[in-house]
Amino acid sequence: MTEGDKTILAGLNPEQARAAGAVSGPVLILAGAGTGKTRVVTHRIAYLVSCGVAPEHILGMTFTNKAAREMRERLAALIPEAAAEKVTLGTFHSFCIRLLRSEIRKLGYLPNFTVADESDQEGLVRQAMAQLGISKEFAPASAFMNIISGWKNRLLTPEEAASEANNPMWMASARVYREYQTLLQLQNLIDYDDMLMLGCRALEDETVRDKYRDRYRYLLVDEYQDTNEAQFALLSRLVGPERNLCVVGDDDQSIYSWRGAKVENILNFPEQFPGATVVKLEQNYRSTNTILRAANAVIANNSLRREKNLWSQCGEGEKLRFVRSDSGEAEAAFVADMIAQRHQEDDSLHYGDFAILYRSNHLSRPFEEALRGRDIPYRLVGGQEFFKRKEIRDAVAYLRLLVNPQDDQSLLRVLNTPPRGLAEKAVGLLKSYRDREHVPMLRALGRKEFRTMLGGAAASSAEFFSSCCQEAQQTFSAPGNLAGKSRDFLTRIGYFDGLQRIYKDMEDSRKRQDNLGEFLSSMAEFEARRGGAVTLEEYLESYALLEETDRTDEEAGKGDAVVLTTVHSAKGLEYKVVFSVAMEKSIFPSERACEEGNLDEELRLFYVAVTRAKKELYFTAAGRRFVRGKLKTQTISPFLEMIPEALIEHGVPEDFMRKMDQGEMLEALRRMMSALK
DNA sequence: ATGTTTAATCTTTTT
DNA sequence: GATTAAACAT
Repeated sequence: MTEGDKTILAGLNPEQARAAGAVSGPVLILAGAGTGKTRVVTHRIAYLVSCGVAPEHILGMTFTNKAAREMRERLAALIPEAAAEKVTLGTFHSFCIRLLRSEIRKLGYLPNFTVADESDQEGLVRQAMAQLGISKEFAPASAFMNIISGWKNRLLTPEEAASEANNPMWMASARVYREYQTLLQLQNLIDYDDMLMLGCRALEDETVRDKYRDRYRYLLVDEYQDTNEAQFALLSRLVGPERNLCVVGDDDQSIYSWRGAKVENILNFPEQFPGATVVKLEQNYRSTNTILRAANAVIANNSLRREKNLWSQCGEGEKLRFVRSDSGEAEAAFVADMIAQRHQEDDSLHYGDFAILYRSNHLSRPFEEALRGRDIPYRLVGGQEFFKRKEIRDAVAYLRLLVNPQDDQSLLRVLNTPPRGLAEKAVGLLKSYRDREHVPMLRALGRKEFRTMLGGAAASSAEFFSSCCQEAQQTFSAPGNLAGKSRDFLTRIGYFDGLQRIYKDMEDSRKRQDNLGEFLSSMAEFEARRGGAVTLEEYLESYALLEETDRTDEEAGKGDAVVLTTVHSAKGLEYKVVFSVAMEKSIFPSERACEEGNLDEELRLFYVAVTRAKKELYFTAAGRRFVRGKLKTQTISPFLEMIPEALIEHGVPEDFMRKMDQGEMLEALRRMMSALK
């Protein structure tokens, strides 16, 4: 290795430079919120390259695609773009799925596997329960799904899980797990947890392992506090004897334990990798000291953490503010008015500098309405968005069926959408035929022997469906022009026009057709971005790996807009003005977390919310709120008491009402003017 | 086989 | 309150 280019490290503070410059061996970077983590990581990669490390030997794992994209962009500013392109940057899941495309054969799947989404998973668990005679009164499918997911994240096979199970629920779950897994395999489907678990298993093979170790000699993991056991195992297998593994994270921001994340991974790193270089980053480049003091005070309530003390050179800044309104609507109105006012009086504030953060998605509604009523543009992250719409998911199911004809789950979804005479009766016959003949449903539809069991109309309908899919498979066997081909296929099989029959309301069906059109153009966009011929398989892969934030970006688009998001999806982001809303007991912290005793994590989540703010931070709550349709009296979140009194002001700002009146008068004047025109 | 009404079951957080 | 499953009528 040659001497690196020290000028790359010149713009970093001493700790950052130490972290970025520690080129070989294990490195742990404990990066507090807003301490320039991404900056360190990108500089580190640039420095590695300057040391003579070939960019294709570097692998960076992030938790979101967005983070990966951002990292690549910032890297391209430091090293030649051609080199930046050669660095492998992606999520654990995308890395695994790519690994599995070439290595999954040995594990009993075909390389054209498709990804089971949550609804597929639920369907399969239901099916498994039915086969085992477990009624949903015993436990709902979701309960089994959670337990199974937990086991998979710990890399336990159904057999291992069964031997560990010592109560009725777990024993039942182990049986469901086993059945669920065979159903998946039968349909050549893998779920999200399988990506990691099977990826791990693929690396057990020494030849495979050596191949990847040779390729990826420098590993870098972002958000390490959110890795689970499977991800840890994956890394352990991937890292070679040189132990060139650099992990970055903040134990105080570990908020995904419900998804199997183990904070212990980051806490125990120095023991697991003896001799590791440990760097702590505490200088914050994001927030005012008032905000940081509040954040430090909040997180100090947790034990079992690495002590950190954030400070910044961003000045003292404004005090925080807490406003309690009578109702959820009044709370939303205050927030919207406040945004309008701050936006108006401060030219440096754009709508995109404001964020409204809440604990759970359903809390967004009143804020949406309040913003809409004031013509303030906003962007809703996550929730019930574009790609979750029925028509989009139907279209995806049609396409999945083409890539993986064994995907019965997708077939069942679209077989009778739109109605084509293949309803319950046909499905029943299809199921029994499949179980008897061990043939995927789509194949059954193509068989004359099967079709004779159907009525005349149904039989010809089935034949058309099957031949339509076969033709389309031919068409798609060559890559490229995915959007056009998909449009043709969906039109020919009757889905496009069928939308009019499914949604009888003209306006509704029109909208759905537009959505479908938008979906197709997002497909074309994807092709253009990838440049050149893309296969349907590749598109569906990226579709399955899309995450909430990506999905919303596509639809409503960019523009200057207030952001509405959960605290979870706000992690890693920053806004000049943050409203942390619905600060009420049993909402934040959530009732569930209280019952299960996960208050530490809930507090970390609150810490994440606080540390998103750069300049101004508001907390709001409602005295009464509709919860599950009924009006309930709400008490203030205990979290707010953790903020030192000296840092926070209570109530609506003194000049708020006066300014509001002025604002309203201006608004009335504007209305009169436009009425005159 | 399809469309309409009614009942029930929920709500964290997401790759 | 809103979405979805199941019962019911056409």
